[in-house]
Amino acid sequence: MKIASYNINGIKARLPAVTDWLEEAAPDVVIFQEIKSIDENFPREHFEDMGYNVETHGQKSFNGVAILSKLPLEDVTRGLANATGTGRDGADDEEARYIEATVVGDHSAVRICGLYLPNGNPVGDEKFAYKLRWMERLEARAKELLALEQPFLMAGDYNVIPQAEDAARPEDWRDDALFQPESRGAFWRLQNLGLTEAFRARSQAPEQYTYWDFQRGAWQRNDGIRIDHFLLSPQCADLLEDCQIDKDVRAREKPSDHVPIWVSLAA
DNA sequence: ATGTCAGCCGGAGGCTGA
Repeated sequence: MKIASYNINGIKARLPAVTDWLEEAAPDVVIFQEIKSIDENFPREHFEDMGYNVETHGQKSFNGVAILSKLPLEDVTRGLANATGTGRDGADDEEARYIEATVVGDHSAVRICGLYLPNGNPVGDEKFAYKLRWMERLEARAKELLALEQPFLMAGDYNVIPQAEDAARPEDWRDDALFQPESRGAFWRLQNLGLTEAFRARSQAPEQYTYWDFQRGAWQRNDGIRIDHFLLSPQCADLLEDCQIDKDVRAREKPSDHVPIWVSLAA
């Protein structure tokens, strides 16, 4: 089972690019971030015609996530439960950043958690505190799912640069929310629960990025960062076959600032 | 190099977010 994640930065502007990539990469499942669309305006039928079941969690103008799957999607939930478990409709969950669904493969069912983590800039602002609270809520959800001892993965745009080697110019990110010790620490805490970061489990290669800013010729200078990640539960990590970044997509016409990343599971 | 892009409102281009 091939599962991809792609921050598309607006479905309206990206439909041709996304369609071309989807036809080539042919993932069984793909999670999108930043669809920047309400559910009613998402081109559901376009993707259904390509053989995908479509579940969206959108909002006007910003954010928005979706799961597309060639296999049936079960038990779809939208939003992230807060750390105290009192509900999914709190003030910290107003933005459309999280969706879950179960995909049943030939051998194993996998719970897919698609996420678009808050950017958090500027540091010191309420936005940074919101990012850290969001990561606490994600950790709480990870603990709930781990207790079930089933295959699951949490994937998407984490807006976290895990280590200095995950940035071409780490010194440029020293004061940025994506590279703060608190942001990175929260990301390590997820892994310390027992989640496996799929890309680094497969490769220690340097200069492996998933995002290049539109500004300052970042792509042309390969001034990128690795911020799109797959975290796998132990039962899911046992199924991991491969994890790769579709870097070439960034060089095409009208690209997103992110590129797809995907895992292949024996599921 | 303040050198980009997308979406919104509103009917141009300024604002927001990234």
